Amino acid sequence: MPKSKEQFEQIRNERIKIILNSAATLFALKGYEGVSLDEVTKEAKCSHGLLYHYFSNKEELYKAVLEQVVYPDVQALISDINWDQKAKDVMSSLLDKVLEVVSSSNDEKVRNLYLLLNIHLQKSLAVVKKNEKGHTPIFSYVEELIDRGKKENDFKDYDTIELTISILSLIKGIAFNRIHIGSKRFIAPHKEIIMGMLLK
Amino acid sequence: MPKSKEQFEQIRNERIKIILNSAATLFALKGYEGVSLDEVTKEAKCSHGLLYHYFSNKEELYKAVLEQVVYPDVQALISDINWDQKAKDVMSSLLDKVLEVVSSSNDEKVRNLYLLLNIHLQKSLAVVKKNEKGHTPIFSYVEELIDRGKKENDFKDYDTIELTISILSLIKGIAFNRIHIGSKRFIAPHKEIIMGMLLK
Amino acid sequence: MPKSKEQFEQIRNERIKIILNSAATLFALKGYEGVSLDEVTKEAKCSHGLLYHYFSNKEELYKAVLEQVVYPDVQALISDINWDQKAKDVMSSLLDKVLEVVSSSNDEKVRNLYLLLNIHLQKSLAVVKKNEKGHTPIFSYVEELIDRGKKENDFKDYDTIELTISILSLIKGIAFNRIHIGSKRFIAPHKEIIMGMLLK
Amino acid sequence: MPKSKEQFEQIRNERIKIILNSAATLFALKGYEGVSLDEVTKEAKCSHGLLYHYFSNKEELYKAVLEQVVYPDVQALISDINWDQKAKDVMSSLLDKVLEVVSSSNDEKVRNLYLLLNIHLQKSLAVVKKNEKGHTPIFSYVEELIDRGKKENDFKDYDTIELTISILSLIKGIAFNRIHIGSKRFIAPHKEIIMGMLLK
DNA sequence: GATGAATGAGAATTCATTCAT
DNA sequence: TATGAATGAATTCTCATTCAT
Repeated sequence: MPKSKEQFEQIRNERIKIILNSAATLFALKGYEGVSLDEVTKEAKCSHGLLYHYFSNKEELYKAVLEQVVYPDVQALISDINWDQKAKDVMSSLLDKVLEVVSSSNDEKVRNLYLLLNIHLQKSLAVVKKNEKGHTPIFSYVEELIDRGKKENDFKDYDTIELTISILSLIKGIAFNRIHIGSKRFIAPHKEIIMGMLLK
Repeated sequence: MPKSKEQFEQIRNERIKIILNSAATLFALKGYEGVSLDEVTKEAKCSHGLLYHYFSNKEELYKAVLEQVVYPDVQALISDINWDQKAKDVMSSLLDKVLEVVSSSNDEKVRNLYLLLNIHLQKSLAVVKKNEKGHTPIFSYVEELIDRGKKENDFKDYDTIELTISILSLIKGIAFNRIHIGSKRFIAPHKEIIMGMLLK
Repeated sequence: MPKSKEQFEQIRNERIKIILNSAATLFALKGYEGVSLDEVTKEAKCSHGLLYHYFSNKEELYKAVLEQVVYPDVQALISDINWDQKAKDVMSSLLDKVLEVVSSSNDEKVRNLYLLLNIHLQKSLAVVKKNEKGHTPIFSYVEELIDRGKKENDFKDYDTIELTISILSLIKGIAFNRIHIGSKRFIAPHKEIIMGMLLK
Repeated sequence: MPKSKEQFEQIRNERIKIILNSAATLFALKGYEGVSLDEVTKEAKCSHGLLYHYFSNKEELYKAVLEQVVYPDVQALISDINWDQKAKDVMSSLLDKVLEVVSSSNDEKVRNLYLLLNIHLQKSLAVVKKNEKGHTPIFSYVEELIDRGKKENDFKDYDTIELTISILSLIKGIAFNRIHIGSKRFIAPHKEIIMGMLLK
């Protein structure tokens, strides 16, 4: 009995998911250059041929990881935050979410968060820069937020980019440590430490 | 009559310095895996053979960069801070130094600072972990400092490791951005942003 | 639809055989150090990549030659000798076989015989020693045989190891000469020359 | 006070001796291809430059080892044997000498004996063949001796080359084992084992 | 006579990518 | 869709050899 179109589609999607997931984990752990596609196929238990069937090369695979795995996941993090509160409350909710992620045992989410913030790193930078206009969503989001917080007179009056880079570097560092230390021994910083950088 | 020992020593040391410097810059810019030794030799204008005459392999080169270039340079940064002040003042002086470095046009110093804080990254992690006992000097230094600051009732009462990781992640992020943006367009965060994380 | 497992297995096995065979010949002729993998790939008409697809490095290739080519072949030599005769007759049959091999134009068999007896040579020594317990089968086989021949009062009453080393050195030397002289001009010694060393 | 010509000459000769000796040991232990000139300089505690000052390349060094170290030493072994006895007695004396060497703790002499008999091996073969006419002295010596022994009706009546190769292979094998086993645990075969191959 | 820095060709090894089925 | 064999260029590493002093 031949499989139906839907069944094929489903198989296909699941395979792609597994590959993307394996790749995401390895990229987060070892960096773009540090990962060989052979490792990816081993982790995903698929052949080289299949990997290249779905992704035309290593760069495309990396971009697919960002677009299909990382961005949606982080988008979800942001999406149910009520943007219409005061900026400091939005930021507070955002940090709640982020800290919840790094404190949880959900390695995938931490990895995605890290990959998002890591975009600017090394080769990844070049890979991404080629087809991105302006900043990653998260960057603009935080930038805008901080801008508003300053106008609302809650945040310190420093240069916005300065503050954005600081906040994001900090979160990236936290995620990085969480990835390399593991959920068991890791202690996430308190929200107040981070908010302390912003609040007057 | 052979060259004198001193002559050899001098030639040797100069060449090693050039190689280490070239390697340091490239490692900071592109990461351990992203750098090929061919690039290093081109940058240092030497042959592969010479590189291997002085460093037995890529890992050893990386370690030598840390030990002979990075650590001493960062040590110098710390060394003339008066440790006998209150912790918050020591921290303040430390941040002054660090921010002075990243605000200056001295790319080497920024690079060294970044490499120091980057040790835990990816392959570097394994390379370094093999022969380090405990933490890098800078880690313990900051840890101890924060501990004292807490006892002196100036710093917030959070977990010390938590605070240390936060501070160092932040500085690393700043150095990272400085490296990739360049001194012209880069704006360093104000010291108060960082101190704000610590101070009550 | 992928190739069937059997198809892959067959392709794989054939290629591996060709590579091992090429390697075996070269190792016998020029020694472990004297052979470059480039020569092996040329002889086997395959790429470097493929060689490394099947063997993780030069050492592994050498070990595979011994385990997959040399040992089975020499085992076959021994296997149909009737062990239940008197030791001197077993030895006689063994020498018949060996001398038949070196007198034949079958270069592969001579080569395998030589490689077996050559194990202790140079780098090969280290390579092999790592994962062998005790002696190569052939050594124990001959040792035991000589021991028995002494008990049966047919062989001279010297130290067994002494006699074993002598016999094996001699056969190795013969195989060595046969390899380097070629079957046309080579004259194998008579069995009696060798038996003369043992018989009372 | 400047050194006299003789003093210079002496220094020179001693240095050359040390280098040749180091090289000889390494060649015997690891084969021509397995030895790097860097190892030789380390063993001889001299610089690359000096090695090349005395020997124009690796091949020349190898040949010099044979000509200046190996041949004279083995020649000495032979020289005080009274050639005017019956062949079997000459052979007996020769074997006495040889077995004395391999049974002694004099590693250098064993090494030289082995190198002599090893000439035909691998690359060494090519190196030596280039400028040798006919066989190495020892080969012709033994050949002639066996021929005579046959005429004197003491030795078996097999092909002379056959017997010569057998005898020399055997001695080489013994020397080889002695080198790799060391003098402590090594047991040399009795002369009778070897004579047994020849005597009627 | 002596040193060791320096070179460059070549050997070992890795890895992205292609291809026949 | 799926496999893994196969390739070749790039990368790491080794080593005989040269050279300035």
